[in-house]
Amino acid sequence: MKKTACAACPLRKFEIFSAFTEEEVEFTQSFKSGELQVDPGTTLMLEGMPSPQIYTVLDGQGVRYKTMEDGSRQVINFALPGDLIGLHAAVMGEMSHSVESTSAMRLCVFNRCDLWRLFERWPARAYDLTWLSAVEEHFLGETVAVIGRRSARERVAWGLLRVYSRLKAVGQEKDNTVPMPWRQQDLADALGLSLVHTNKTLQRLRGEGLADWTEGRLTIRDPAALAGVGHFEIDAPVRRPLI
Amino acid sequence: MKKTACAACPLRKFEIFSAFTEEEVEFTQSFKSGELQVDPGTTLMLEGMPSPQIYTVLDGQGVRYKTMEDGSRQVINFALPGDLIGLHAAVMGEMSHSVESTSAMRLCVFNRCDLWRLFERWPARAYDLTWLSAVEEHFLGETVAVIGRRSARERVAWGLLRVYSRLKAVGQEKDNTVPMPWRQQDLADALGLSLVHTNKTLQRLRGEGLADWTEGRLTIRDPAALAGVGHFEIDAPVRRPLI
DNA sequence: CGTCCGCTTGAATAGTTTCAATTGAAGTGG
DNA sequence: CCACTTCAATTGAAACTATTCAAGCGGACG
Repeated sequence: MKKTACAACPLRKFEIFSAFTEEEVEFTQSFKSGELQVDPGTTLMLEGMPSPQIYTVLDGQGVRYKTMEDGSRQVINFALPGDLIGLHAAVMGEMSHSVESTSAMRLCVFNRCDLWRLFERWPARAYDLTWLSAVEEHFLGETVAVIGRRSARERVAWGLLRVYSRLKAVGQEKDNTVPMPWRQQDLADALGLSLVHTNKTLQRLRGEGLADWTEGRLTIRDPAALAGVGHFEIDAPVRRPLI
Repeated sequence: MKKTACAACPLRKFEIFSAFTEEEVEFTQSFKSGELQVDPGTTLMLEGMPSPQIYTVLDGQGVRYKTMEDGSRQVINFALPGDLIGLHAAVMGEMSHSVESTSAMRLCVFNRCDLWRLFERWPARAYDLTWLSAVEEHFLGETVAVIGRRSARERVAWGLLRVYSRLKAVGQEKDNTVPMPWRQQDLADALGLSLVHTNKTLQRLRGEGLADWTEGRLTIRDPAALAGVGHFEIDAPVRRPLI
């Protein structure tokens, strides 16, 4: 992402994400209310429900999804380290989707009530929050474009690539491999595809040596080659934990 | 949307969107830098570009879209009165999509640099901004679910209904009719459908008396009946102009 | 040992896209 | 004032992509 700053105003500072000052650290310590450890398969948030708490993901992975009347599911996106969970409920009063852990997760817990305190006392952190929300919006826009206009092959390539590059950005990559603890059904639900077709597409990509997702681990030897499937950019803006 | 408030903290105030105090009005006047009037077909923001300005839509309609390498287009959503344009560029440094007016539009203009001033001086307005961003995220999530999991008929019904209810919420509805100054291609691009199929689906809905979109005007006699096509809710949270 | 769950496979079906061509309205220039 | 162009909406038919249905396989677990 190119950086374009307004030289005269402090906005520039926040594009670079300055380190925390001592004073800030002290305050944010008081803001953080605890840590939470959950098992795989735990429902963290439920669509339509309020939530007294907000989490940031410190470790582990999950899915955000909406359930349709007919029982089918649409995965909105994946919850990875650095993500914020529950901002919707905090800001709008209720969650617009459910969130479930798919691996063991470690979460940083905030009280919703403290959110206002943050806005009042730490405009810089409030700004970070808005930034995070804007980045999320950016990704969702991309998702809409991919699901709306891409072929199955391109969608799968994009989905794998996005998971890979986001996890790589938070240091989870090793030997071109990242942990990807989901079922093929989860990916299918994320891409708006059927399970069967997703399976066949994954196999084709695997056969071509572009991406190998087996046993909960995704290996991409040549990300650029996989990106070539749909001329994708490999530029996942990193989401950084709020505190 | 159900309201759930945290009784002990001032957050509740912002769920209801309190009226502006005199002091606030005075400040926001200084924040607002002008008004802009544009013709139909004007490109307001370009994907990948920074923008020194942020707009809120006071009047008129536009589309936000992404262009793919092959020249096809995905409309991310529509820009209606109350919407914020350019927050992405302001917060992230560049736009993630383009924005174009499809009717004459009147816009309220802010300088990007002032954004920081707002966060620092008016936490309540900064909070509004985050709220707006969260609402946008909410809608995009819904869009993902619709495009990913719904049939063409349901998508079209949903698209029409959403435009209708959002415009109704801002007082643009009269005799069950709202202005909808787009081409069928725009709707097709928004729903991830081909033009031909969108056309045929629109005709079917028209024939069934569920929705009539002709000559830039959309008439829905019985919104509930149209919503029945896909068991949709008719609950568009209203976006309110920031200032 | 039997059951459950996720992955895999093949075949039939259906929904949607693509291609190709027509119409009508609106705008342009001679 | 009339060809000529352009653009959006419309229509029919063919081609294709992705879904659905149905069944089998292997590992994990009680």
